[in-house]
Parts: sequence; structure tokens; C-alpha cells
Amino acid sequence: MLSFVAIALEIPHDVDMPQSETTATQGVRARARAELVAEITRSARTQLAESGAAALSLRAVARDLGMASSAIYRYFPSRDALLTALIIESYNALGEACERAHDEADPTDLLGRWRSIAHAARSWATTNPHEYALIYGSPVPGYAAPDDTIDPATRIPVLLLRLLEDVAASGVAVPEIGTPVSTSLSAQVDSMREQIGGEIDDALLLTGVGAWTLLFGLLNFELFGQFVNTFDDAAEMFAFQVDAAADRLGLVAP
Amino acid sequence: MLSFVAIALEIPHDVDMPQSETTATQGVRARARAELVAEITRSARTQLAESGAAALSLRAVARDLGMASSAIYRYFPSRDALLTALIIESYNALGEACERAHDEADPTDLLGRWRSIAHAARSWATTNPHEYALIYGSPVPGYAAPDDTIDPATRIPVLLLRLLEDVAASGVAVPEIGTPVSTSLSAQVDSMREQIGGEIDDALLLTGVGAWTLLFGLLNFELFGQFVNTFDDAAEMFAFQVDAAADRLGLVAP
DNA sequence: AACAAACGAGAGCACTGCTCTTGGCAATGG
DNA sequence: CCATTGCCAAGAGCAGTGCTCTCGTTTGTT
Repeated sequence: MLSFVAIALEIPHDVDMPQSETTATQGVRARARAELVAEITRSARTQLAESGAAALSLRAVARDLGMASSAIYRYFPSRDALLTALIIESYNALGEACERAHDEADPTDLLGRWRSIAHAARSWATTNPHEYALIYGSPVPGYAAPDDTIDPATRIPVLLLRLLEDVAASGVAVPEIGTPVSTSLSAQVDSMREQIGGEIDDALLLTGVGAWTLLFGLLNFELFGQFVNTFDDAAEMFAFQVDAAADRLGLVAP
Repeated sequence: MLSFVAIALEIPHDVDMPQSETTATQGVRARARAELVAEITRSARTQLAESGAAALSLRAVARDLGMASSAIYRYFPSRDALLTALIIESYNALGEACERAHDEADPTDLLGRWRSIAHAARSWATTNPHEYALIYGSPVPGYAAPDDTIDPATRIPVLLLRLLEDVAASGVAVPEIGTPVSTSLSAQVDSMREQIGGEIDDALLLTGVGAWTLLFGLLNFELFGQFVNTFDDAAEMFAFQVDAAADRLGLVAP
């Protein structure tokens, strides 16, 4: 059967589980429930890491946990809900890995911070390819990402925006872009700047979006097999393109 | 039942179907077989376009064609084989769309040729999102792309390389890259240049890879929902980044 | 005409997500 | 303190899937 004792100790990434607000006061009932939810996601995460998202089976996690498949539905209303939990976990794991790498870098070394983020992202993606595919690959069939996922998904953009703000504040000269910004695009950038409330000018922001897009374009190409037979050691190509993007942002070693 | 007559007329893209080498001489048997294969892929393609790859069901196409599900296995050994045929078709459709757009542009207008390719790719991707996801999204579960797919997949890289060769031959000054090329990466580029046999120097080739990666990174972000709530009109962002990449390649309007 | 290969249909297996019902246990209210 | 209410696990069952095997039938070749 289930062993409730050893479970609460090993919840890997701190994903906001539905463990209400009370942990001990609200009785053992709610706690056992939270632990079981964690146990289900743990088993599902293992299955995802081994075989990928499409092979994730509710019945298999039920077997793994030694319970009836129908009992899973007491904790997750559908397979998509379980997948959503895994998506949120993956976004948070990737975001946390990048944030930690970023925060370990010298704050005054803007180039080092950018490199840390980029290589942390690649490191996480290559060691967790199925989780990466889950969040940056094609969305699962007819599955629309619920609102719960957009917040964890913004961790990396937010992190990059923090970096861009420091770039803007540092006063380094961002290379000119030889491309005019249409009024429509400028309006979009304005509304975006309003949301984040920083002081990043159009050129830097748009170049940053390009760097962000290139970063994950590289990871997609590497992990989804577009580089095979051509750049089999994608690490070198990745490092180069990351540095090239940094150059466009005006990032230089201190 | 099946209507063999009207089928052979509307095979959309010229995918190399297993129609042996003889079309009329080898009897009606082989022809009926080829037509049925085409009919199966046609139905599967419709189902893919409507509901996505994961929802593609062999039994559903069998029902659509009015035949037993087991009969499908006379033509495709597995569901993955059917998916592979659709992947090849999609690669060819996208490649052909880009090639046609490219060939319609003024050959001396290098910027126009790049823009044509990029916007043709986006146009195809946005009108065929499920097909796009099939080839540029996460690979289906434990499914390894067979060798038949790598050839159609190279159509776009080949097309871009053709363009880069003309850029190199045109003698326009490609902007310097402020990033050193490691010896290991240089070796990879050398072996790649050996395969394609052109005269594109390291900087141009690597910048081209960056442009190629950025192009599909943008499409992935747009189609897989990473731009929602931020750049809802991804067309503007796409056009800007495409032009910015062109600028890095030294492409200018004639 | 005889034979062999290809073929379509059906039954069946193991699997999936999901629903409904049944019976037991825990937490709370009178 | 007992009874009621709600939570929970389990089982059966439904509709669907990919895939296999067998069994007649059709088709093409010798």
C-alpha cells in the first residue's frame, strides 16, 4: 500500500501544491490528501521523465502507487489536470535553475549573468528533455494551457527583463539596430513596458526578445533533432550563438 | 466504399509515395494500392489538420474510408509509419512553399529573397499549425525520426545555404561578429562546408545558422503560445526580427 | 486451369481515460 | 455518545485505441 511517512520529506521542487493554508491545524485528513497528491505527481514525474508526456498513463501511476485507477480521480479531475501540474512543476524547475545560476553570478558582470542564465537553461533542458518538451514543445492535443501555467512560465522572461534593466541602467552603449521599428510594434512594446514598469528602450527590448527567442530556438533545434548530422556537438554552437546575442545587447566582460 | 477514380488526380504535394517505379505497366494491382495509400494519407492529413497528431487514429481513418481498421495495416505497418508519411509530406509542403516564394523574388534582391523565405514559412505555419507542430514540435513519444525524413527536412536549410552562397558571391560586406569562433566549432563548420561544398566563410555561416534558428524560434513561440498576452500580433515582431537578422547578414535592399 | 500472393473483414487482446456504484472509514453535529 | 454527513478506495463497466491473427475471397501469374 502507501507509505505516507517518507513522502513529505522528498518533495523535489517547491511547487505550490493544493495543501490549503493550514498544514497541521486542519487535521490529518487534509494532510494525508496533500501527501497523496504529492505522491501522485512524483510518480507521474518519474513516468514522464522516462517515457515522455504522451506515454503518461493514469493507470500506470495508480499501479505504481498500488491503488485503483479510479482513486486517482479523487485528486486530479483528469489526465490533463495531472499534466498541468507537471507543466507547472517543470516551468518552476527550469525557472529556479536559471534564477539560481543567475544569482550566483557577479551582479556587475552583465555578460556573465546572461551566460549563466543561458547555460543553466541548456543544462536543465538536456538533463530533463521530456520535461522541456512538455513546456516548450508542441502543446498536447487540443490541450489549452490554463491560467495557472502562465505565471511560472514568465519566470524566465522576468529574469531576462531584470537583466535588461540593469543593462539599461549601466549606461553601456547598446549597438544600434539597423532596422526601423514600425509604429504598430512600437505600440506593443509600449504596452509591454507599461506592464513591467521598467526603463528599457525599444531597441534594447526588441534585441532582448530576439536573444530570448534565439535561446530557446537553439534548445528546440538541439533537443528536437534539427541539428543532427550537422552540429552534433550542439554545445559549441550554443555557446557561440549565446555570445553573439550578448554582443548584440552590448554585453561585455567587466 | 472507395472511389478510386477521383483520387489520383488530387495528390497534393509530390511526396515520394511507395508507388514502385512502374505506374501503368505493372498492372492495376499496384496502381490501386498506390491510390489507396494516397487515400489513407489524405484522410489522415485531414484528421491531423483538424485535431492534431496525437488525436490521429488509425481506426478513425479506417471508418472515414469505410474499411476495416485491420485493412490499414496492409498499407502502413504501424501508426508511426503513417505519422512518418505525414511528417515527410509536411516537410515537403513547407519546403515547397518557401522555395516557391524564394524563386518568385528578384534573384538580385538578397534581402527580398530572405524575407520571402521567412514570411512564406510563417504563412505556411500559421495556416497549418498542426502540421507545423508535427515537424517542429516535440517529437512524438519515443518516436525516432527515420532516415526518410531527413532529406525533406533539409530543404529549408539547403534553400538558406543557396542564399548565403549568393550573399558570399555578391561581395557585400558582412558585418563583423564580435565573438571568437572556438577551434572545435570551426572544425564543425569546416566539415559542414565540406558537405555542402560552397564558399561561405565562418562568420557568414554561423550568422546564417543564428538567423535560421531565430526564424523557427519565433514561429515556435508564436504557435506554441509563448507570446500570448505580450505580443498578440506576432506578425509585427516576426517582421522586425527577420529584418534584424537580415541586417546581421549584411542584406540590404538593392 | 492451378497456384500463390495480396487483400478485406472480423474477432480478439491488452491497453487507455473516465464514470458509476458499492461499501467502509473518519470527522463532525445533535 | 450515537448518528449523520461527507470523504475515500475499490471494482465493474463503457467506449475507445493500436495491433495481431485467422479466415474466406479476390486478383495476378504461371
